[in-house]
Amino acid sequence: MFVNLNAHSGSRLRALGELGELSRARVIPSEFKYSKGTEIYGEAEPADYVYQVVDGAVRIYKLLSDGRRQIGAFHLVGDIFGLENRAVHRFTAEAIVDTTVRLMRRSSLENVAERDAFVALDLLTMTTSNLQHAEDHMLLLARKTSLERVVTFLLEMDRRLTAANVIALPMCRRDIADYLGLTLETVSRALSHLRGMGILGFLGRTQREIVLLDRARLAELDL
Amino acid sequence: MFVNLNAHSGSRLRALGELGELSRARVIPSEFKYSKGTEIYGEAEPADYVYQVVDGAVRIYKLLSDGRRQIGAFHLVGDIFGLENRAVHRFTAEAIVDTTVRLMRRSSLENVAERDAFVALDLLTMTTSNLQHAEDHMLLLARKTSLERVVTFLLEMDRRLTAANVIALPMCRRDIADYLGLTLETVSRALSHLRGMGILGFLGRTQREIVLLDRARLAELDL
DNA sequence: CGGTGGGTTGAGGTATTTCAAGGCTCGTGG
DNA sequence: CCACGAGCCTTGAAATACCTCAACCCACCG
Repeated sequence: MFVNLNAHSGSRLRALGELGELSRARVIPSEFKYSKGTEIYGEAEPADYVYQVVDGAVRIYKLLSDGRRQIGAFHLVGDIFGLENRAVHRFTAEAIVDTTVRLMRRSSLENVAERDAFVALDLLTMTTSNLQHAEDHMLLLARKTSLERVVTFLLEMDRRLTAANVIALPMCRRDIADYLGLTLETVSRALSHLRGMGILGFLGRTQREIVLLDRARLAELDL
Repeated sequence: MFVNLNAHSGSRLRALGELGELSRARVIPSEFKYSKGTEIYGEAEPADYVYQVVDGAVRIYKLLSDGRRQIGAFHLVGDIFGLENRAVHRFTAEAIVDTTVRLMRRSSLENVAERDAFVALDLLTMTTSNLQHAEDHMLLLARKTSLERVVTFLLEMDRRLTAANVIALPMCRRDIADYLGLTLETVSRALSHLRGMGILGFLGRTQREIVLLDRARLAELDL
């Protein structure tokens, strides 16, 4: 059987363990801080490092030539990102808030992976996890309505970062919109609509803390 | 460095070579035929086999509970598909036309991959290739106009199956629409529009043979 | 305190979908 | 051999979901 780091939220934390172990033998992963809004790496730049979020949050995105932006994923605490097996990055990565990452050289990882099939399979598992996310997201982008997209997004964030019943989003409405293939106004309207339905509420000065009043009804809206 | 089966169209053929070699030692890949429209495997079914298209074409798709469909990819001659590293398939696969596939047991592949890091890296390369396609497709689905989507689709098909300047599409308009997140009418209108611009023409009784009159101008429309 | 960076809400515009009709090709059966 | 229906494609007209543009609010900060 394939080594199973176990699907989603779980996998990344365990994968961290794995990466940590690898590195123990060969490299000491170093930490680095990026302040809000700064670029960690750019699309098409050489992919020399692999990163793990220690604290904060990261968005990775692609741009069309005229500036339209598509956020491919958000990386939260524990997530590993920037792992490519070609020489260059396929996305730009930016810190959404002040963020600390742990990083290790790609080449070290490659050296180990060439010798140890299980390590290579771990990399495969991580890549598959990303692939599965992308596949699910394609379905969302191609076929879901704006309300359904926002619902799916909230459930994803709930699963990945909720403390109790409050989802403390690190990203702004525009980021959410660019992740979901919508405009920020449409996202805002969908959230207001869900609030109007009594499914969620907002908290805090900023509207980024979302209270899940009725997770069951929210889940019903997710197809 | 990672073993490089070399990115897209090329990779799959070479990967075939690799798979062939693996199997020579352990299993004899057998062939199987599926007639037009029949299911090869279903979403969430156990993933016991890995397939390669010998002749014909395959679509893989997901459905929402109410029947909305999203085609994640088309697999053409030479392509390997059905490779999962979890136990179940994440898509349904169907033959678009009468199709011959070569198949091998997943378990054989796994056994080899656990012993040979290079084989595991080959699997990683194939998975990464799928991931890259999915990432590009997300951008298309999230941010491109209907015309841009159709243009990108035509260029993809041109790259993957053109003989001379004629693209002989195996799939119907509805399949294209479900791949691009549009309706079949919108796809048809976009194609008519491109014909009106003198960029392409139709051939044959059916409208599935597309003549590329001006590839350069078509490529200009792809952002 | 004024400015800036979010966020919400409204009104109007538009790209795409939906609904509907019609054409062409092919296979089948009278 | 022709008629007929099924499948697929195109095209038009109307409906609509989402976008665009604009105003406004609020919190934060120099």
